[in-house]
Amino acid sequence: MSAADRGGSTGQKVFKMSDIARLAGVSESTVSRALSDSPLINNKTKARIRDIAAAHNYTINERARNFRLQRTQTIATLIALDPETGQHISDPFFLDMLGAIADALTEHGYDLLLSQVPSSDLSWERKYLNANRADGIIFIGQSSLHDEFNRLARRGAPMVVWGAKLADQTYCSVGGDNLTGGLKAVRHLLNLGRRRIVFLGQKALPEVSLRYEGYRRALGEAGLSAEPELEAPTYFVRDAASRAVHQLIDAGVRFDAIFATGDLIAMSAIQALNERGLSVPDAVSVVGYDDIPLASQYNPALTTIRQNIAQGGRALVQALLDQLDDKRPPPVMLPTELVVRQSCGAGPA
Amino acid sequence: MSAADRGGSTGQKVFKMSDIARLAGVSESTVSRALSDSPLINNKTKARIRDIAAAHNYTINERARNFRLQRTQTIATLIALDPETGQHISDPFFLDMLGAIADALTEHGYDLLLSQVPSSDLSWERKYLNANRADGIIFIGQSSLHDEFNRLARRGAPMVVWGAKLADQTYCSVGGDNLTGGLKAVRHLLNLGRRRIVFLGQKALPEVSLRYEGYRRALGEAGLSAEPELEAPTYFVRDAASRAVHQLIDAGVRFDAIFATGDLIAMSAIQALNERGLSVPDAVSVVGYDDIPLASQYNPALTTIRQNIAQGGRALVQALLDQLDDKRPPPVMLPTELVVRQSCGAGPA
DNA sequence: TAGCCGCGCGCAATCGTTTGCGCGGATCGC
DNA sequence: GCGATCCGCGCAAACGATTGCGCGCGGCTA
Repeated sequence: MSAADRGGSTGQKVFKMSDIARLAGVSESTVSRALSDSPLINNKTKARIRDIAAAHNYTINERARNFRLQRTQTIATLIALDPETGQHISDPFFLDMLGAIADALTEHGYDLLLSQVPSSDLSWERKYLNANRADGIIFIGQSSLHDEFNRLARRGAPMVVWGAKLADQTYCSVGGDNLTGGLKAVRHLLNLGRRRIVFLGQKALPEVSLRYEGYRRALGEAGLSAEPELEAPTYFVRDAASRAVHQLIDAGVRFDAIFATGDLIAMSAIQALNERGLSVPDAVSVVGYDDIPLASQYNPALTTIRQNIAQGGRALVQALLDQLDDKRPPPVMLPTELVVRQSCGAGPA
Repeated sequence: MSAADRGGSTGQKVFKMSDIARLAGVSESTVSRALSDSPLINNKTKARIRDIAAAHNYTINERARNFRLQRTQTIATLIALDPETGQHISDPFFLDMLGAIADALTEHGYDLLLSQVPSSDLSWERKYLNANRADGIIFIGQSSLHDEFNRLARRGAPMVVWGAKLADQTYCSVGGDNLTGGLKAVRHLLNLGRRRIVFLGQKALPEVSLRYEGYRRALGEAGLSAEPELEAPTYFVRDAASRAVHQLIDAGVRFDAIFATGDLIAMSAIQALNERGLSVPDAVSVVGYDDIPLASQYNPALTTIRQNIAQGGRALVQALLDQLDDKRPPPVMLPTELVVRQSCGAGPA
């Protein structure tokens, strides 16, 4: 749409402030001040100008306004793609999270600029902040970018990351409380009388490693310790969980429960157990993680750990806006909640 | 971030064009022309200016540029929320679609402005086009907005909608070829020897209604006709599919296959069948729709209809950009593909 | 040597809005 | 009745880029 087309394409002239000024018989300054409710303008004048603006369906040109004010009122949300596959990090709730972020930003008068970025392209600061496209950045997908995030944060770029809170972290992150999540899941299994609990997940991932720590502590509370043979490293990929469970059984490892660090691999695990004649939850209790929409409809319905995604979105936005106000917000960990369903049963008879 | 903070927050001055001009000993005009490779500038001058710009990590201020050029280079992508629940329309692939749109827009030099909008708020034109936030709008989620879309399109607003192509449609839509999808699914079941095929889905939804038309035609090709008792209206909500299947069985309806208009309800249906002692695919063949990630990992793995989401995103963007070029692109229907897996088996023995 | 042409570059206006400053008139106090 | 005050509003300069027009200078032809 070229300049001449603006509004032309919709068949109606788009008014600018000077048009309103002319119609009201005042200067642009007065219109500007009237519309922003400045005390410098007489109330009657304000009312008149507002009426005229409303009558002509006037909408302020946000881009011009933001340009003059030297701000963008825009936050870039960058979704990191997995360097190998080029796929999204497979968190099942990204769309909900995006929605929550969008709502929170709208609430604060910000726009959301969305982009998918391969982890290999690190020129975010140039492209979004220096190019004045956005005032700050929300990263979704921590993956292997920890060091790069640290660098960027040290240079003072306003940013926040959805992910785990790591040890040597200079940037602000918001994420679930993975440690407590693991703790709650495993405590629940222990309360049911389970004693030999498989940890199904890939500890190399920051978030999973924290869930493992929760697993370890819960066992410790019950006077047990984590046994290496009960660890089944599994990425969140197709079939891997199933294979891992088969291997455990083939190796003759005894176990009466599985803590799966994701709902999808929990489901794969349940299938694998069924294939080997082990029923869930009678023979083996299973707990998942994330509470994806399908979890409650699965058979058996999945006991799982739920994170409050809407709250996460709001927290991300709040943390970022705080930084724009020159505050230094601390990392946020969102409460996690155990959702009890059939897949862990009432414990062994 | 206030004006003074720009770059200040990252501890380094952000150069503007006048800085580069001063450093190079030329005017801003020359810098502008050099960076945009104008033939008016001597090649040596160009090279020198570019070197200086690169050396100082200069990035053009996109907002200022777009402002001067009277364009936004931004497309608004609006996700409609369900009017009742306030939830997303439950298409499982929205995130992938968004990613595809983002990529396609980036490829064309456009930014993506994302917003969630309740179906009750219809002031899109004001908020996005008139406010000069975006040059055009991509709507995701057709739901009940058909009439409103028609109105907007008639006023010439550049827009495109992800959804079905409906009869009295003045706007441009892009969507899967639901009729052919239904046709392929049901033809496959018929080829397996199935004859009494349940249609599981809610025909009131535009897309589902087209899948039903495909169902009807495929039956017609085989000399059969659609029987009312084999229709099980089901929204894409929890448990509804399961209930519907139980009701069919309770009512004594005979059937040997189910065409489910979504993978999730296909899975619910399979569970319900299992609960009643009917095995899939031995007793009943099931075909789903969408090929969600879980479909291939389900037990039994789901035969389903796949749509090329990446292609859909590109088509949406292309259709919109065509409109910005004053073209009137026709609605697009994407090819659908049958993915054969275990859940429909090899037919009755 | 004079006239012309064209290359390479600078001047200044412009996009739509905000805001510091100044100015005219009404009001108030004494 | 006169100076000080204040209210309400307009003037004009910004924000950072683009671009039509004009100008000077060097090389060419006649």
